[in-house]
Amino acid sequence: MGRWPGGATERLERAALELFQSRGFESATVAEIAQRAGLTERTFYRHYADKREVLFAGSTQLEDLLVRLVVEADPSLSPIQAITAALTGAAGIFEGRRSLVSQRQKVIAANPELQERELIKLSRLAAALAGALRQRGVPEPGATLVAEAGVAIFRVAFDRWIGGADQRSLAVVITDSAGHLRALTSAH
Amino acid sequence: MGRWPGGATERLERAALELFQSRGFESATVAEIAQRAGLTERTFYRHYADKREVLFAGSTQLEDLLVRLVVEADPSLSPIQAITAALTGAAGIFEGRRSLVSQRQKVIAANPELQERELIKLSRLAAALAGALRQRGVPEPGATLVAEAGVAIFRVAFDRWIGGADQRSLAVVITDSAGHLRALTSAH
DNA sequence: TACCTGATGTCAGTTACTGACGTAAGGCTA
DNA sequence: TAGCCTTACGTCAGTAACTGACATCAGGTA
Repeated sequence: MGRWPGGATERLERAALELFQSRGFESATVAEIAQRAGLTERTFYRHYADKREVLFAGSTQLEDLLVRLVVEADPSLSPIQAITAALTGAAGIFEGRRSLVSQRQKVIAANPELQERELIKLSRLAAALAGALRQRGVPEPGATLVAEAGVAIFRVAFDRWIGGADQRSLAVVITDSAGHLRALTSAH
Repeated sequence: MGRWPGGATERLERAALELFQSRGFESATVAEIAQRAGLTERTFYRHYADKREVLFAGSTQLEDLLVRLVVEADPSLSPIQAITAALTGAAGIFEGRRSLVSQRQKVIAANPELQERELIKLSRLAAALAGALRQRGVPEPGATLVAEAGVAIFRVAFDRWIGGADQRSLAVVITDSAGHLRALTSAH
């Protein structure tokens, strides 16, 4: 082990979540988060662009995985099938840590600034998925519309899975939500 | 005329837009905006909750109008028809000042913080429209889905109208976008 | 005339965020 | 092994967003 014990980002993210839960996002200061992680405020900003970003570190990882799954999905799948397959395939990222994810969502739900950040992350995710669909040969505006629908499916499923009323796995809830949307949009 | 010349908010909004255009949102300070409007920084914050909000003052007005139009729409109209009618009915708010609205959108497009604010405004607009639809007797999750679709229709139409390639009135472009979405979702 | 209200100014303070510079461990190369 | 470079961090000073407390003053009201 070197001079600096590793896992700085893990410590920062854990400290931030704990403080945001106990004192609220606004009243917890970046200096306190850093101190709890055994670091300084300046170092916090070397790991995260701003105070909110510490809660969204995993979003790029999720986006990269989803894009890869869409691009590599079976070419015979329709656009919405490819998106749904990617969503269920990526569900494993959350599957094992539902408690942690739920705590994070509660913190976000309690603060408008964090909701803004989450919305723009989802917006960029939709744009990336649309790009992946175009890579499969799906033309606009269909690519964007299906990508937006995919994000909507994910949001609905994620909320139900977090809510706890639905005891099934996230992947199953996603499949279920996709079926609901299909039923609603294919009405004559 | 009293001690304080009226129209403080108009002056602040004009000054903010001018400064954001010429120097960018980030490098323009609130103190400068206030000074250009003949006021102080503290007074700026008595009119707007934060620096971004000065560009979104009209959003509550639009939301209130749209909700009213949805609630008061002909009871025989389907949910999507009621939403579309409300959107075309509210288009007049923008119709007369396309240049100003276009400038505002360019400023927003150039800054991620402003995009975040716009996304949460649209998200709240969708929630308000869903509430208006429920008031018409539309059950969930249909109310939310149609409201989200309505916002999507508006966004697409607004962008095209702002873009200038489409010379028709905003109301007509909205009707056109609604038709496109209907065609895409009713495919068998 | 005295009081009250509403919009503003003044001022001090906290906190998010940034740039510049210093420091120490570990690895690499001559 | 000595020198060097990179990497991760600390220190410090500074800007600007935002807030609370208090003062001011015109106009309306009792």
